[in-house]
Amino acid sequence: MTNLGPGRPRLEQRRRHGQTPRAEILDAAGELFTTKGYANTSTRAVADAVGIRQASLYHHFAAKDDILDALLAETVAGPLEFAEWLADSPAPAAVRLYALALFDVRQLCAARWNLGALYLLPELRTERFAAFRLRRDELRGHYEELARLVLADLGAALGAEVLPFRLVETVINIRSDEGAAPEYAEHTIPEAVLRVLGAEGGVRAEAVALLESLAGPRA
Amino acid sequence: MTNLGPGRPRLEQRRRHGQTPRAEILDAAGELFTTKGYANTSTRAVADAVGIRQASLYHHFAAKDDILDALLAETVAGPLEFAEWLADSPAPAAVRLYALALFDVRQLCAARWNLGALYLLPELRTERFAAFRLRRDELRGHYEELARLVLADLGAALGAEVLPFRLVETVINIRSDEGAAPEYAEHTIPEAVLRVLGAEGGVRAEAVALLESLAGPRA
DNA sequence: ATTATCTATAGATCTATAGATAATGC
DNA sequence: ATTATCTATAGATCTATAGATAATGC
Repeated sequence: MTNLGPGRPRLEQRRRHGQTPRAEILDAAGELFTTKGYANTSTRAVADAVGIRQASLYHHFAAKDDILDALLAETVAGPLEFAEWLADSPAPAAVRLYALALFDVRQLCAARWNLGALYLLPELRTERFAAFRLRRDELRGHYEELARLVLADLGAALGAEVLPFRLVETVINIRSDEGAAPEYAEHTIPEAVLRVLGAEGGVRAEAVALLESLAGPRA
Repeated sequence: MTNLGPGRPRLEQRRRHGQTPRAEILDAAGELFTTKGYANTSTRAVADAVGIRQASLYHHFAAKDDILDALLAETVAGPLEFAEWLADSPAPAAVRLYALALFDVRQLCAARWNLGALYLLPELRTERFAAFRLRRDELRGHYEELARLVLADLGAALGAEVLPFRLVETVINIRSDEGAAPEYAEHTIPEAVLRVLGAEGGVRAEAVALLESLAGPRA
């Protein structure tokens, strides 16, 4: 019943989230990399968690690196796409920045595994992950651009424009320390993002509307 | 000339920061754990970096764990001691919070290795590091206590009191991404700590004086 | 024929322990 | 005698490759 499609049948039942073997592997790796550590997680452990043999992983990923890269790519794709869409929006910068922060915080809170905890891995500084670093730098650039616009609107000096991106990242640490994404983050962090720039609050309703104006048509 | 004291002489010259073998090992481990990763750094690599044999490490540390624990303990000892001293200070909460943030940011920026990057290691969630987690939680508690006092002084609602500690941690991520501690952090972060609470700035001079009133007598 | 799995294994690690050795200090 | 180092090694890994096998699809 379960094992449709070509290929030799598995010895064990499917048990992970995900419709394809690739998705199952990413789910298992996401759990193990975040709870046991990347270097500490053997390819055998990932395979065991999926219910396949260690060597079978290599049919889907050429190396352990590639599993990590795929997981990381997933974490930036959404926010980056949204940030690019926002760049052309006519809404006020403060509204756009709030919307971006809210979108990002929601994803960081709702994601099955706290994959952001992998961003500090020293492995990511190697050439292998140059492409990922570039995409993440792009996202950071969008945050800083919007923050600079907000500061300009207020006639405020530069300096704090690096903080909104960092405040959003904070969700990763909070989630890591508290064991789960806290309820309050979705309000507290986006509000703080504007506050560190010295901007007024009261933008949330507009930002939510902006966010949904994209989410609606796309779905 | 170099090798004074008892014990069989080393085959190689001393080359690390630190007067004692223990300090040399911690310096080498700090570098390797932060640049290659904890699990990825073999005890052999640490020993090679010190200029001793792999087995000789075990004369100074009973296990690899213990090296990590010693490094982590160093990172909280200073800020925690300062926070405890601040708890009894008669200075306004905003001044004390600013001073604590400044002290912590300075240490995070000036430390030889970006050891804060190790805080997200999954290993730290094991029983082995329960004592470290407790001390770090204590430090976090001090931040939240001061932040709550600041909010109370302003008659503001609770919610943002978790952010000051997280904003300070942000230095770790910035340092990791930019390769070095940026000049601006020492001003930008403590200012932001008050700003996310909705407090006025203009407290820096007082906070610096408070910080130095402790540093002076102790030195 | 194509696909996804399986078994088996090479070669390269890695941590920690046992026990010898070469200094200083009493 | 004490200390800090050394040599040697047990036992347990781990990644990736080679090649066989058992499904589906044409």
